[in-house]
Amino acid sequence: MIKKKTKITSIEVADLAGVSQSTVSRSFSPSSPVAKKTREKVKKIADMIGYQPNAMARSLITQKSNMVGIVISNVTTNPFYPEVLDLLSRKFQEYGQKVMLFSVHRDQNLDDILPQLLEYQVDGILITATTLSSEMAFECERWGTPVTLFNRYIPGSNASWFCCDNISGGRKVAQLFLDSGHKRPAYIAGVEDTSTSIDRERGFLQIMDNNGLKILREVGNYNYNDAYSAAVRLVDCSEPADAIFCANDIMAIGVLDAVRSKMDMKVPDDVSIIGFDDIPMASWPSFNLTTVRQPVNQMVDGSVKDLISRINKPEKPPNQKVITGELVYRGSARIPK
Amino acid sequence: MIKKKTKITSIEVADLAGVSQSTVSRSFSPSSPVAKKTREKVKKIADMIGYQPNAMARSLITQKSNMVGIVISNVTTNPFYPEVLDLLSRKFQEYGQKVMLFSVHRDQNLDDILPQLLEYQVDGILITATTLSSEMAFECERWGTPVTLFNRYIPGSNASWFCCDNISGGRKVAQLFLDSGHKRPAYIAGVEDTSTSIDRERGFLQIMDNNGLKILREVGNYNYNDAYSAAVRLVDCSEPADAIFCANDIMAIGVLDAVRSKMDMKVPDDVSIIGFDDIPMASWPSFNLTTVRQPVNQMVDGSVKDLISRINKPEKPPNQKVITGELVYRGSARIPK
DNA sequence: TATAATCTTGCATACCTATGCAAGACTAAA
DNA sequence: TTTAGTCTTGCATAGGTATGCAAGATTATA
Repeated sequence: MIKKKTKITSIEVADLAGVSQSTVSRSFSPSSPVAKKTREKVKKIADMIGYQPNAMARSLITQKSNMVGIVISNVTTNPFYPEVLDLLSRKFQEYGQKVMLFSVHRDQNLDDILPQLLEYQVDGILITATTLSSEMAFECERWGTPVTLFNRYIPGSNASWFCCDNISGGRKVAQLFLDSGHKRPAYIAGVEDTSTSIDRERGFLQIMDNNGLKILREVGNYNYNDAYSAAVRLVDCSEPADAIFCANDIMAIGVLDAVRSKMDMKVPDDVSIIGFDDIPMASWPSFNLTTVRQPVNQMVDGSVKDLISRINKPEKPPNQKVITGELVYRGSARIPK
Repeated sequence: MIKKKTKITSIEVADLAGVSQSTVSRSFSPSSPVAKKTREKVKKIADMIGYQPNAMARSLITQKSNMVGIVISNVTTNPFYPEVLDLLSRKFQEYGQKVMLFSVHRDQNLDDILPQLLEYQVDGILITATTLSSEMAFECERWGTPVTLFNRYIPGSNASWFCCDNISGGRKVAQLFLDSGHKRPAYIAGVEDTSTSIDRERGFLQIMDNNGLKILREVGNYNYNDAYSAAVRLVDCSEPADAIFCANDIMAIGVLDAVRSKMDMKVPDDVSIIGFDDIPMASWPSFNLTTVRQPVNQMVDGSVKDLISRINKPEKPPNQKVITGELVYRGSARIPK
């Protein structure tokens, strides 16, 4: 087998084509002026000996890496995020940006991740399902690297963010529960200190408060098992909940399972259950889950476009948008009248 | 706000610290000889003005990017792959390798992806859930970039691969069906031309053949919906299947839903269902799916270690391993006796 | 104190490409 | 044929770091 110990450079192509290295370089840049014949010849030779420009060297010159960093967590625990990741990475691809991925634990500190991204000169950073410290936000700003948050926000910083309107989502759920005559609403929180869980609860609580209803409360940490046990507690007691709002779909599914299989109750006759996200599973016949749909496409579109545009025009101010999600009516919650 | 138009370089640190650029460079390389005091001073100043080495420039010199490419598909359609991705990316992290991610469609050609990876000088490439053309395999070889396949193989090439033993998995399922007295076995294939689906079928068929049983056959394309319809066809007929082996768990779940909700049959009394993968959902109470567990950890461990070691010693021959997966007995298939 | 041995440091260069500038080649117009 | 104008091309340099080599600084030994 042919083993090159050293990579093929533009200089070798130049020598073989009888042109200068500059011309080779220009041949690979569509907008640079090169005679058509020359370009063809160069390309042909490059192809023949397997030459490709070295993106590292190019980045060094152009001061653009054409890489963005994506930091994500919960990829395995919430099916919502694989979808987000897939959409994001495809979208960045369309814009010619490569993706450097960091999959982190929810509670993992980003303080050792971001420096790695900055070291690699990523043009921008997109953070999903985690938040970053204000020191790190400052660090990115100092480097002039734009940061966009997906489904999180940091009030003080000048990062962009694109969130689902969690508060209004919570309100909608509460309203539906009220309209269909429920009397003992419950909320199962996700991870306590996440803005998503807090905001969904806030909206839910607001409406319930306005209507003089107290809510039961449990914590499900955004996972199936914790929600499963929480459901048992909510339902297996003297005054059981008749309507349970879960901060995400996976928990809602856990609750469904618990309520139906373990407690042998009927949904939605005995208890209504509503989730949040609208993951693909929510529409499966066995769950048929009523839920608040996150406007994923808009959020992905918005955040990618935002980051790209701020990469191109660093002086652009950050975007901070909240996008409304709609309630998807399925079979797990009673419908008014 | 402080806006640097130009990045901070080691030279600036050197000037401020009153040392040479070399010394700054060495201060950031733990193994290089620098006086302790000097190193501390340099680090302090670097910290103060926000200097970090430029990985691009470093890669140019060292001929190592410390980046690996991961190509993956099915991230959204099969919960098995988000887990794989998460584990892989974490493992590479441990070894100090950054991950450049490409999420592709199953039928998407890698011919335009791999050049991008090579352009960025990735030290190695890991491909999951897709296969690559032999031209591309050759291209990588020519570049001296090692390639490892996860759950795919290419007989002719000198890529490494780590697969679950799909054939033996199929055999085990067949044997269980036989042992528990099933007479009309069926197979629901994944995507027809994937080695995983082909091999699982082959093993299954072998045993059934040896025992003189014919199998019914449908195609589910590795997704919930197609499997759902396939199940209906298999069961809603004059001679319905009494045992269905699905090429992955998601399809098995679709079959479960179809059989139970739509056809109103009992599992496993009327029909046994077995999947493949053992995704987290398989153990949920509502599914309780008997399945063949893919030895994910071993496969991830093996493939990452393989790639790393071939990055470090390019002359190393490729590893090609098939790892046995065990049958996990749950409630969706009858048990012998 | 002198000498050898070990530490530290700086100099110079290499890694590979993109691009401003100016010169050369070519075309069109007169 | 001459001249002005447009295309193409090459030269030289920059981008930021790592590292071999040799010199200078420091320590240990006698």
